[in-house]
Amino acid sequence: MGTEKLSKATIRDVARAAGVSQSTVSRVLNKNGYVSAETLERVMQAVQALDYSPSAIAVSLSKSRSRIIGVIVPQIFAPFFSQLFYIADRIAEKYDYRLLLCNSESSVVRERRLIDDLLSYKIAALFIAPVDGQEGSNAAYLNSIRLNGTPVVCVDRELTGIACDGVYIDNYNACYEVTREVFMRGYRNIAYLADPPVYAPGRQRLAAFEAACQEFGVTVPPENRMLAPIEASEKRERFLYEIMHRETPPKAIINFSKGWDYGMLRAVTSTGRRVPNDVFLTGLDDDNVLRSFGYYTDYRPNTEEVATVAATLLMERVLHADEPVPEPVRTALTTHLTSVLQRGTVLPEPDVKPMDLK
Amino acid sequence: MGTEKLSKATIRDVARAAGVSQSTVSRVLNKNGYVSAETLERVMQAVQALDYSPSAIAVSLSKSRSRIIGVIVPQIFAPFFSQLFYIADRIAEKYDYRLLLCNSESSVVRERRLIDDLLSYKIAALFIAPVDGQEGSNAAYLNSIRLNGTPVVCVDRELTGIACDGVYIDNYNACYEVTREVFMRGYRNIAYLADPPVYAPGRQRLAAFEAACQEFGVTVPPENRMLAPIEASEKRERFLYEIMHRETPPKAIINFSKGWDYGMLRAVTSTGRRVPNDVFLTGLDDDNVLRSFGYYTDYRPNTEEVATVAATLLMERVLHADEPVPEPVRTALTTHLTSVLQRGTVLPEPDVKPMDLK
DNA sequence: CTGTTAGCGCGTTCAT
DNA sequence: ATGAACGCGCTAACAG
Repeated sequence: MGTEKLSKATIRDVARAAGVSQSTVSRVLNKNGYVSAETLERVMQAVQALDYSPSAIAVSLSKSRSRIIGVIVPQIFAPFFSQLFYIADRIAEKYDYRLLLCNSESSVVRERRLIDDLLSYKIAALFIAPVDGQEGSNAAYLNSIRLNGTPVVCVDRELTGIACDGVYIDNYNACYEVTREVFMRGYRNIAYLADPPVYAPGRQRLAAFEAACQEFGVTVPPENRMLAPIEASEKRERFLYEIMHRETPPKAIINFSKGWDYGMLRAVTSTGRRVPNDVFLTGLDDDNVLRSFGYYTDYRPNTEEVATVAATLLMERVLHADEPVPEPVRTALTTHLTSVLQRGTVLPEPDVKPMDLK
Repeated sequence: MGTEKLSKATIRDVARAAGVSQSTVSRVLNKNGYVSAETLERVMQAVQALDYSPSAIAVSLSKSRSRIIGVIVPQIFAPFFSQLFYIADRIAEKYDYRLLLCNSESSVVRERRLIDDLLSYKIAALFIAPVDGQEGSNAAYLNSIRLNGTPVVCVDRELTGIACDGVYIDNYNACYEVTREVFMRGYRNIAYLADPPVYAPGRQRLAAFEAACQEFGVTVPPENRMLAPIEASEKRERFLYEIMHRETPPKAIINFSKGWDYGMLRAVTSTGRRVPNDVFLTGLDDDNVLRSFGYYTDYRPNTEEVATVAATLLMERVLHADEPVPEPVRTALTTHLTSVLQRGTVLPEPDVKPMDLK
């Protein structure tokens, strides 16, 4: 009841109500400087009475730093990134930081614009899953930002020439283990599907695949390989259609193309083949789809771990932003293969005698 | 080369460099007020030379409004919400607005805190998928915020007592159509799985289900119904396990519980039943899982449409925020049933002769 | 057309 | 222990 204020109370209103100066109120609120118990009490009362809460904008301007952390991902709706964001938010919230989220759409120039815009908000830090296009990357720019005092933590993709904190995946090991498992299960007539090995992750994956092939003495002929970017989904689908209609279709398909588990699944099932009865599929399983089929063998980037490690490092940097810029820390998480078969799941007949999966 | 400035240039630096006053620079940048062509040129030069860009924080403080739109969703990693956010971002970006995203974790009190925090950032508007818990909701608070001049657009859940713009789903119609289709396909021995009808959406879904049952003269006995919240996943799983092990298990399961398509799928397949060969499943299909099985019959909230309509309305409000608060607009999108069978998909035998699916 | 001035709301010396 | 005064960077009257 009474006089409803439409405009929010300011620190000055509180000061007036408590009969003190603004600085005293500020001291009370920020718990710094000396304030007598009595004054403190009066101020608190006024704060309560006026339902005062400071303006984040004004605080930011005055301190030249906001409590906003800029986040840039290619596309938030990709499960990996929305998970990543979620976990980062859970962690940042503990320290009362908020996340300003942007989609770079995998465009280097757009990413650059977003970075600039975020910077104009005096962000406390930048959390980015950077774009690594054929046009290059913003690695140098990110480096300079970090040097200028704004912490930068990268995830997912390791840019060449980057000198910022980063948390990445050990692609090689994960993909090696997946391929190995397929061979251990006794499959030899297999197909390989992945992005072209133009960027680091793609190269690592292919290398891991070939290392495993060599180790098992298996040769996967060119007509069983499809290296096409995810944009070329039609090409991929034709490939799957073709191999699935052969006299002896592959017993297993290894898919190392991020975000394409669905695509593969749909394409394969649409040819009339059953999964996994007729064909054993492996994938990066970004979207947990394979496990819905009662089994999975995936290179799991373990989103949760990546996110937790990265976000923790991020907050670490934010909280120590006043200290001299530390050496960048690079972490490569070794992901372990998760392979689970639910009771009763039927798999294709192996081509050779399977080995013991330890 | 030369003097590298570590601290960004301010409007004053530009003014000095151009030999004019700050206000002139401001006029040029904001394209308001009269400025001679010559002065304009000089200012632009200075801007270029100093690589000047305004501080979003300072602008916000000065105008008591930021170009940040607050977004609150229960959990961003749910596909519906991350899609929603993505589309909203695409639209907001056209007008150069950014989205500050928060997770309410389906907690009313947490949501309240987030709202307050966002408000302290002088957000241009609030875009929210509000929580409707048994503890109540923030409907009244949202109403007051809107009345105080900050546009509020709600999505997904319609709060009782809300008086803000909102874009919702016509649950009733969608669920009615799904149930109808199951009956049209000739299934009579069916199971029903949903949240308890405590909130509006749940009540609408159940009502739609029962209306369709009545229309087809079908009685679904209590032992074929499971109304449990999604938290009670064990209870749900036991239910599915039980019905799937009966002598004559249900031919179809209607699942109107958001985000539980996976759960249902997994639970059912783990009993050894094949999908859709042994049992026809329907779901809200938030995560596109059912269609991976070569068929789908879903009540599709059509995320894209909801998001587009809502975000467009949102921007509309933001752009006219100076005008008197308009009447709230409530939109209920009628979702149409999408039902597709891929070639070669085998479905369970109908209990009665199917009717023509028009 | 352009410069001066006064805020926007708060943190932070520097005196007292 | 507390208050006055300045600055953060920019916009918006108000003069001229």
